[in-house]
Amino acid sequence: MRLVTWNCNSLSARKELVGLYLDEEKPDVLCLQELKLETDKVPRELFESRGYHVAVHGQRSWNGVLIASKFPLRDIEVGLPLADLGEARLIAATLDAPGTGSAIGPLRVVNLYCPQGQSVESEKFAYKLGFYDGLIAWAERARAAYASLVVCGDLNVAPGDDDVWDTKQFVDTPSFHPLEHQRLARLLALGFHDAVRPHIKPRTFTFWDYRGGAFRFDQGLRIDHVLVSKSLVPHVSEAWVARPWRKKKGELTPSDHAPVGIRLG
DNA sequence: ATGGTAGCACGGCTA
Repeated sequence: MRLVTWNCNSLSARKELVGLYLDEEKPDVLCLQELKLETDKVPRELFESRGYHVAVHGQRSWNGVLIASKFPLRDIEVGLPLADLGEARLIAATLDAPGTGSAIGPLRVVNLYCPQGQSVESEKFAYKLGFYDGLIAWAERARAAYASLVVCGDLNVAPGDDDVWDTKQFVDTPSFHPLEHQRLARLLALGFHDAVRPHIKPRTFTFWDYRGGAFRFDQGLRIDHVLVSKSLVPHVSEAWVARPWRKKKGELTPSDHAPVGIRLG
């Protein structure tokens, strides 16, 4: 089965593009971030008409996360208590994916939109660090409760030098800051592994700013991730960044992020 | 030249 994470940058602006993506790529599970829509404004039929189950944690104007799955979703959990300040940045659900082998069993999928952090001096950066602290505590409990876990989404952190187009541009800057790297390391130390990096070339990016022709010059960051619990690592047979979806499709304008996917089993 | 662009929502914030 194939699982994809994609920061779509507004589901209302990207509705047709997401529909086209579902029709052409047919992922089994699609985790979206930055819906910028209240839960009851999310066009569920976009997914349900194509045979997906949907779990939504929406928010007006900003944030908002969603899981669409060909397999039924249960035990849906939304929000990161205390750490998300009420913003819609986390949704989790369990699914039974047939064809992934009995070794996997029920799969707990966690879809995240981590704060961006604005600038190191800003209170948004402190919020980002606090969000990560809360996430680490939360993930530790999830790790104990579920054997097979996928943590994916826009984590807003580029892990290493090969994950930013120019490290000199990101000195003392959110998305590539030592305090964020510390927290990512603590998250991984709970027993999560970057499922994508072993399958892609260094300097494969997932986000390019709309400004300054960043995509044309490949001035990007790898901040969209799929992490898996240790027992799942041998089942990750493939991973990719769907770079063509960062380009305009006819009249349809792209998100500033590309979809990132893994194949399990 | 602290720029540039996109989305939300209609001035300014967020990314």
